[in-house]
Amino acid sequence: MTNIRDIARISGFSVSTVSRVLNHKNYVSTPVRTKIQAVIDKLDYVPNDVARDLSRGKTMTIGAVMLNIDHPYYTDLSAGIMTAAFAAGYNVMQLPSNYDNDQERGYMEQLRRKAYDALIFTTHNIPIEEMLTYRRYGRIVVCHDPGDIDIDAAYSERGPSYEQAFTWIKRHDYRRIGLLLPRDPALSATGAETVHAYTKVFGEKPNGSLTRLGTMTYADGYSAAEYYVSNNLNPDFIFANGDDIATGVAQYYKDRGLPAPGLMGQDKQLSGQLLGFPTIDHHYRDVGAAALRLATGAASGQVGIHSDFISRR
Amino acid sequence: MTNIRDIARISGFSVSTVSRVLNHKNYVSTPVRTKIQAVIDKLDYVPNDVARDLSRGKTMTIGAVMLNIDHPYYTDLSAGIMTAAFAAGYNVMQLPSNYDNDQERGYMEQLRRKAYDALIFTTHNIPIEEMLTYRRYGRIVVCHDPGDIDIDAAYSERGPSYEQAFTWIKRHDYRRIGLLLPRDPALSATGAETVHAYTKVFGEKPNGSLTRLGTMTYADGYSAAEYYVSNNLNPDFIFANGDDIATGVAQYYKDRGLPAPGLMGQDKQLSGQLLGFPTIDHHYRDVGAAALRLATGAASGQVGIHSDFISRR
DNA sequence: TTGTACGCGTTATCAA
DNA sequence: TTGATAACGCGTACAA
Repeated sequence: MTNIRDIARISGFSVSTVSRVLNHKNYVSTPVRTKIQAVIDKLDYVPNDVARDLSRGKTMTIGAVMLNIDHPYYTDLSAGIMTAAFAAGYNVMQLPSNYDNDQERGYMEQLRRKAYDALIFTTHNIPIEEMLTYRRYGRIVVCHDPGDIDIDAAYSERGPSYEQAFTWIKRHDYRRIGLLLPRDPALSATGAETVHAYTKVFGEKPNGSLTRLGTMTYADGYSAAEYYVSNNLNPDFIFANGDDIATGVAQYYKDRGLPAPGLMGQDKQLSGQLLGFPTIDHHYRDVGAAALRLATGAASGQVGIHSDFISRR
Repeated sequence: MTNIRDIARISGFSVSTVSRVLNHKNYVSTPVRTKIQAVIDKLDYVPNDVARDLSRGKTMTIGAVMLNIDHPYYTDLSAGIMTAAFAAGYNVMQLPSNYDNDQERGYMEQLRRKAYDALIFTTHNIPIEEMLTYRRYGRIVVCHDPGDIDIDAAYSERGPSYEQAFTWIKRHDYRRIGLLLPRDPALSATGAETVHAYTKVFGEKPNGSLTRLGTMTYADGYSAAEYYVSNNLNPDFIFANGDDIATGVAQYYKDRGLPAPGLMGQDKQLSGQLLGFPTIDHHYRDVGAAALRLATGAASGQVGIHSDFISRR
């Protein structure tokens, strides 16, 4: 493995001059540059990136903690992060979470060990307070609304589009609204925002018996519909936390030959387009891009990205 | 930034002993270990990963070159790579291709500069011959059948399931078969395998006028159907290179109020399940996992993963 | 404009 | 069982 010292020795100049040639900066006379470059070319030499990182004290790498599941939140967010990272000259290390808090803590330890310049948490497991103690080792960005806590954050601001959505539902005279939420509203901002917007629009809290938690997939939507039907709950509208999930609902009714209630999804997926029900585009790509800019230090603070209600009319 | 020398100095032992404590190996007496560990804990010291990588001459990082698009080939492949990497203690750097060969070459240069221990190409742009010249810098794995070329490869072996698929189509008495292919069969193995299986089963080459190239999305399927209809080509069956694409086909016929031809997709997507047509599962997760094992050196050679025809009956 | 020498932080070899 | 020191390669004050 030929190194910079070899080039210096063979070309007859010093390592610093060689370094200057490599990095195209400072003063190197043309003849010297030519000679050194000739040796570099001849020996087919390239500098070692790891040594460079060590010397510079910077890796130009951002770690992105995420679940490895095929869901628009992750795929779009990831795409946004990658695109922005490439544009900014950064590399992205995908760090799988597997729903394991200790694993995510391990990534903060890696940040501390200088493996990354910054960390983006697209998951929402580790308490922010715990993250704050690691901020001295590098930037940490979360992808949900951190409330009053002072940490860099990029997230989808769902409130306004949720209000539009529920207003649309109300205007169409639906009243028994089934809500499918990803997690308990007490624990999840998304769920809380949904409930808040519902309450604001309808003037009352959502019907508890019509609210289902933990729906993430098509199959979950299918089960939720089964639940509604077998318990004679008869919602006249179902607001799901995803088009695929809403599609699962529709399929159950179809399979049973029952008239389906009104449906609305989220995330602007193909399935929603096919079935033609309204949806909400949360612009996760933009969220990801914003998160990356926070991670590199190109921006700071809290960046809320507005989502759009799409009535599909 | 406290380093190993600080710990050595303050604890009163040498850096090598401290290193041994850190790495839990070789002989360190219990009292010495305890003392050194106390200093480590007190100063809240952790070793620097970059320095470690430099010293060891290894990064435990695999670069994965891929397109950043929401397609099961990439999402499943990526998931397989990530899962296997985590299990093997490797990190994965996502390297976006953007359809740009020079960019992909850049990643081979990074391999040469020791940024990664190995590279996985999930794309199929750079000629393998060119890759061979970089193999002296680290393992390079491709995700398609490399034919006679001796390079590590993990890929989906589509031939047998394609034959099953066409046999199924033939048995159902379809004869005017429209083929939707991702790329020109002359350039793409997938396309070539499709044509080969078709020819073997039907005893003749596919009808050129019924073959459409470059279909990648739902919208492409929609346009293909439009093409068939507006040119009065009347295929009685359409074999698409993806369930979403086949769904686009179906939607066009539906929108026009026309009877749809028979349909078959690939990749076992939700859309195909909804519409109930047959599909082929290429097991891209397994392909990704195999690719990673090749990249780490846990395996070598060419690994073909068999795909499964799913009739959905 | 060029060179010297040290710092970056760790691992590994070999001697003691 | 412990220690001294040489790698690992590169960047960069500072001197010349």
